[in-house]
Amino acid sequence: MTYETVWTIESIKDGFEKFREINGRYPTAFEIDDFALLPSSRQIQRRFGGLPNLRKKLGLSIENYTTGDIRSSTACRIGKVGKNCENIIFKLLRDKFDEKFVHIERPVNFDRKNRLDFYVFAKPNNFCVDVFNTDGGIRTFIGNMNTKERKYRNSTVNLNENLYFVYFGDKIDKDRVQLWLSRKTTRHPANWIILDVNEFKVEIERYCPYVVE
DNA sequence: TCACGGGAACTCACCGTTTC
DNA sequence: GAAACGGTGAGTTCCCGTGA
Repeated sequence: MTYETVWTIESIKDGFEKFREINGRYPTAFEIDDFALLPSSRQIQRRFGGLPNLRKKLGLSIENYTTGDIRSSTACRIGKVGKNCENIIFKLLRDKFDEKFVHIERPVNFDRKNRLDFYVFAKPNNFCVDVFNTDGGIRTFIGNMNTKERKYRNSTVNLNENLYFVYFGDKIDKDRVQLWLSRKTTRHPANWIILDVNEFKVEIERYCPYVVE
């Protein structure tokens, strides 16, 4: 698409139908951005008052993905996938450091609102782990990281231990992550480390478990 | 029962690019 | 320079699962 293209309700509807022919459903905001036959979701927000409004104008069967049965099934899936990711990391930590030295859902600074997925007692230093899934790609990754950043920055006292953000999913381009980090207006503390699950497996080899006498 | 975390979807704000 | 548009970080909304 070039800048002189004038997007009409008809041309956008054609794009939506083309997407449905290929994928069997209508696109979400991110998918709209990635589909050549549609304008950006940002453009839709400006010209049509948001995606739900546009879907209404187009007469689509689904106007909003954030409510109703669609949202319910999505939330259900999120819960299961997230739990599965946590279980994988827990088994990894338990096998290396012993269950007694792996705290699950540990409150940050006694603040029950904010909890670490795992806090591990190890030598030479204890460390923290936050696990998340990124099946939605780099945008999901960035969105989740921003949410977690607010959570940990809002904690009353800074964590001194290394805090590992461990992500699942194979759609994340490492260079894209570095680009995002370099462009961020608010830099992460030096002890925040972002790794995929395989890198994390290597990383924990730097630590030694405590031994119960 | 209620509060909260988690992640997807979405909107907003800001800035840069392209075209005329 | 104005208008149209894209990219992206930040913030909000939504709903389920979980634990106090």
